[in-house]
Amino acid sequence: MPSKPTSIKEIAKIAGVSHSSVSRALRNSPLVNRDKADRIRRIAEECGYRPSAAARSLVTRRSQTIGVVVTSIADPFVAGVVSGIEDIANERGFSVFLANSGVDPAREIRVVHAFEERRVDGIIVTASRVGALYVPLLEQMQVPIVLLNNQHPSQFAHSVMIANVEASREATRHLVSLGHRRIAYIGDRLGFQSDTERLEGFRSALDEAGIPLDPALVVHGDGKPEAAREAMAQLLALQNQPTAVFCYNDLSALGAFRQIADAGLRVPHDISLVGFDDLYISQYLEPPLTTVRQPMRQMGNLAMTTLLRLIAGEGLCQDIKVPGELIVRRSTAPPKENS
Amino acid sequence: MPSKPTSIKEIAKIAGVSHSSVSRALRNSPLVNRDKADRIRRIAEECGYRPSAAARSLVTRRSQTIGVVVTSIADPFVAGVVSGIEDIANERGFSVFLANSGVDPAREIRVVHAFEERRVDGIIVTASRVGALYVPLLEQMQVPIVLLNNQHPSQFAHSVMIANVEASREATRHLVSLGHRRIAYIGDRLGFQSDTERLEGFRSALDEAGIPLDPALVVHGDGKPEAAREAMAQLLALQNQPTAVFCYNDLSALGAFRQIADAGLRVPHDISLVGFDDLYISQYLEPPLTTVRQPMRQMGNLAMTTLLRLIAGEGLCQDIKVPGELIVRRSTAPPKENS
DNA sequence: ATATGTGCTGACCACGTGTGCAGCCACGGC
DNA sequence: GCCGTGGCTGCACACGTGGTCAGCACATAT
Repeated sequence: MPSKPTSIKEIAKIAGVSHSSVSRALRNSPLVNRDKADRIRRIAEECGYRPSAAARSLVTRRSQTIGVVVTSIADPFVAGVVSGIEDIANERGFSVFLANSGVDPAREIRVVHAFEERRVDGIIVTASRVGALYVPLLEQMQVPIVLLNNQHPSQFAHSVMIANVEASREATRHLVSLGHRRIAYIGDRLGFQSDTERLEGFRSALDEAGIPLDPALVVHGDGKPEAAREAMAQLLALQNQPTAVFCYNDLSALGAFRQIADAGLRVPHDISLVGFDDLYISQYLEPPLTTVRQPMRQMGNLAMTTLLRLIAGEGLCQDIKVPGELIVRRSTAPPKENS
Repeated sequence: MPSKPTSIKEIAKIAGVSHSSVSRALRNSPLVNRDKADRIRRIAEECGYRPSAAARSLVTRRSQTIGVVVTSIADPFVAGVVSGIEDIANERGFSVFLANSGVDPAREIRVVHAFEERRVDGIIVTASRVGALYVPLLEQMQVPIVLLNNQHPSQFAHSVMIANVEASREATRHLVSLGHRRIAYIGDRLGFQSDTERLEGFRSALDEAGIPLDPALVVHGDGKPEAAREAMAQLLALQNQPTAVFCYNDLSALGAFRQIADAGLRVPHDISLVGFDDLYISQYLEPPLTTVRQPMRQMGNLAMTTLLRLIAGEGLCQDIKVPGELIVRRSTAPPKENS
């Protein structure tokens, strides 16, 4: 049975002053006598007083609260980003509402409504897509929004993104420079922004090298291991197998890796593998995965500081692009002699 | 610039009624005329009205909000649990505050204070430990608390835990039944509840089999790959190396695996490896990891439903134990002949 | 002595919602 | 016609906090 928490009034009664004075004392207003203020603060301390955020936000019209929407917190990339968001939020006195939207449209709507009712001061969306339902809903609640690695946002929000094109071009160049010419791409779902961009970088690196793009070598998963595994099976079934595969993300690489091993082939001896994200675990795989590092935590930090600036009313540059970093490990090597 | 959201009063003005009637209509009270109520609801709908949770909770003394404390959301086990919590919360109209406590005591305090000010209806703690500072703080705020895989909680809270002893006993038995006799344990930090219990299960399985416990084969990491890697290095440096290793969790197994591979040895040919958790990725490792499955999502569900019952005022069984499930994959095999 | 500050205080209202209570109207029974 | 009753409605207050404003006591300047 939660007993009623102590309020500002009770402290006022104990101190023998009006509640206004207590309020002022606790907010360090100069409008109250120093000695009295000290005494009030001491009493509040002793009572274990904690101001009610609800009551405060009712009058200040600020909830000191932000909402974070993610497709799935179980995705390690997302978890890294959220961690970075939470760091800054906590430091700046904000609390964060976390909501998984999943792929259920009904749930997306519930989430947005919940955020509206909570009067969050801002929203960060980290999802592989922003559902069509979303956009108008988010637009209509007059709140700053920051998208992270998301659909092209300039329409209605600010954004933090990894430099997909440049990073995947560099990753592909790495494979080319090792001597590979039959290089495949295992993507996310067709049509997602970051997939399109990573494919573009892939394609441009091939162009540079004068390697024609074989459409059979571009296949699509869904950003998770299982679908990537099936996609890899398609590639292995080709008469003319690729000697290297660039994957949309590390989880996809993991699935591809599994399929390669099951087929009795070895990485990188038979097939080189490159991922994207540099998940925490990727350095511990055998062989350790060559990948593009996304500074997940820093990206989260960046999204949160950007949001805070927007909340503070500072209009600033729309889009922030973060460079990726190619991390070469042992899952890539020159192609076998005979291929 | 966030324009003032529409309130119940404005709707009252439009509908030409008092704000009380609007409130009643929206809450489907029978105390208001059906036709009028319909009209009011229609107007509210058109205005895109969303009630203010702050104002409501001020009078109802319920925030429809819970707080979740985790050491690190980037830990995949934690992420799975949080996902399960959020599912139920969302379904039942609760929003969840997520807070990383990390290992910083100052931050732990900030987190608890924030939850107090937000007047959360309940708290779930998923941390490998509950800091000493924590206990009195959490205790004093009169709110139901559920611990998940945590210190022995009977003192001041309810709990959901994996059956550590039984599960790790079974895992160890598996190794014994394969013929291993020199089996090592790589633990979490010494003194943590779940580590102690898993070690106990490990020890009892050896007892059963009449295998004396070699103290040199019990080493400690911190539940993360890097420390486990160092722990594994200690084991490999032994004159009489183990033929199998049971790890506190999958992340530790990952680190151990890395060290084994770097030493030029193979899993399971030279050393068998067992983990704990069954992280999403563990089935995709090469070889796929034998491990104890913790139903992370369901444990999150369970913690949340338990908390909801407590919030509803139902006093119920203190502790819930969830059985683990041994998942045998290819990281375990009989020991080499010559050992 | 009066006017003009200066430093502080408390009464009061507002924020948005929920609810007890009194009161209103219409209708039916006598 | 009177009274009771049922169905509905609005007033008023409460929740806890922040801010505005008038006012008070006292010091200083004139």
